[in-house]
This record gives sequence, structure tokens and C-alpha cells, in this order.
Amino acid sequence: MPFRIATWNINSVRLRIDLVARFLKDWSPDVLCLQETKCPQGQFPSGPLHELGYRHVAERGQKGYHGVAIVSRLPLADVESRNFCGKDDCRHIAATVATPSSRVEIHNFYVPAGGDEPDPEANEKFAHKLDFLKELVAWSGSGARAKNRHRILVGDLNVAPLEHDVWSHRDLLKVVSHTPVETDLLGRVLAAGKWTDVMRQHVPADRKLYTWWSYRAKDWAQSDRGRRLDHVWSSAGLAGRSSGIEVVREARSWPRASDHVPVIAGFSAQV
DNA sequence: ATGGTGGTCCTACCA
Repeated sequence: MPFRIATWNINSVRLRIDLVARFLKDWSPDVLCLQETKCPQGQFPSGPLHELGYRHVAERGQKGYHGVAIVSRLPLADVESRNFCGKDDCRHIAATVATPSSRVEIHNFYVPAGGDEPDPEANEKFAHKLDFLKELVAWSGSGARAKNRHRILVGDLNVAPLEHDVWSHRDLLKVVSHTPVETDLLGRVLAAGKWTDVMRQHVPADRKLYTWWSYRAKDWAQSDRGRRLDHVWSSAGLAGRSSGIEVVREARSWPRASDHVPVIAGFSAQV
């Protein structure tokens, strides 16, 4: 039995719970990781998802900002979350999922966006983003993560690392999300954890690949000025069993859409 | 070159 996991920055789960239900109904991943739930802990709208067979929800939420959650058909064990940069921001939640034939440790992240000005001296939000990524390098390389077990890291990492992860490499080199200091750091996170970029395993690096389109475009699809801010990474053993990915671009056209679309990754039987 | 849209929750802040 294949295992399919999805990630989606929903930009308010309470406002868009009907879109979440539509997605789960029509794409039926085993696990869905959400970011920017913007929903206080304990107020996650799990009812409609239970009805669709997603009986397991692990959430870490706060009022107004951030917030992450894992929604699953399969039982979730060892739920935990970590604070980064000494803040209580809800930007990480982890759980272990028992697939039909194995166990997979899942990490769901919402990396700080970083504000507008890509200068850590002038912009404390950008400084926070860089600090967060540096802490992720250390976390990724730590012994706890190096064990020989199946691991998946997903989320809105707010960095588009490759040239063709943005609509114009040249124009975006000075735009937060694609500056060299950010893309270098994300590369260090990937290397430190021996992660595989599962999306790029299936889509060659010279092909454009986006998961986010700004709300500010007159016509997002016509201008198609997107970025790949959302990611699916896996440990090496799992990467070898990765069967494909899907970017659900049509979700950007749904009524009251999020500015991010879901990404689904599949892994074959022996997982 | 600038401002464009959308979320939270009521006033500005964040994306």
C-alpha cells in the first residue's frame, strides 16, 4: 500500500476548512500537514475532517499568527514540537505515523517569512529568519536526527532555493525568499540532515516549479510569477521509494483560495 | 517605480 503525504500553507484553517475538506475528499492523502493555521490551540475545526476519515489531528496553534497541524487517517504517536530562536511561535510540530508496513517520523515546519528588506541589520524579521535557518542546520545535523529511521520533513520553508524555483532568478536575487544567504542556508539544512529534495527528484532542476503565487497579481495564472516556497524532503531510504509528487495548482483558483497550493508526495509499498 | 491583496481582529501588523 502506498503512503501519500501532503503539505499546504492554508492561511487560516478556520476560514478555509471547506477547502481543506474538498482537498482531502478529492485527493485523499494519508497525512496532511498544514501551516499558518492562525487558530488558537484547542480551536482547530476537526469535525468536518473526522467525517472524512481523518480522525487524528495534532495541532500547535496560537492566536492570530503562525500555527501548524498534522491531520491523519493513520494514528499519530510521539507528538512533539520544538521552539526555535527562544520564541514560543508555533512553527514546528512532529509526529510518528504508523504506515501499513513501517513507521515514519514527520516534521512539519513554518519558517519565518522574513519581511521585505533582506538586511538583518535593518530588518529584525530577516535576522530572525536567518537565525531560525541556522538553528535548523544545527537541529538537522544533530544526532537525534541521524538515526537510521524513515523521516519526512515538509512545510512552508519560505525559501525558493533553486534558479527555477522562481519566475525570474535575476529579478529575485535581492528579494527575500531567494537571496543567496537564504538559499545557501537552506542548502546547509538539507546537507546537514542528509535530506533529499523529493520534489526535485521528480521535476528536473531546469523546469519551473512553483507552489505559491502572490495575492497581489491582477491575474496570478496569466502572469505566473510564482515561487517554490513549500517543500517535501525525506531521508535517503525513503527517497529511494518516492513514487512521485503532485503540485495541486488548481487549488489556487478555488474560491477564497490560499496563496499557497498543496503539494503531495507518494512513497511506494515497502515504506 | 510603486503598489498591488488578503488574514487577524479593531488598529496595526503580518504575509
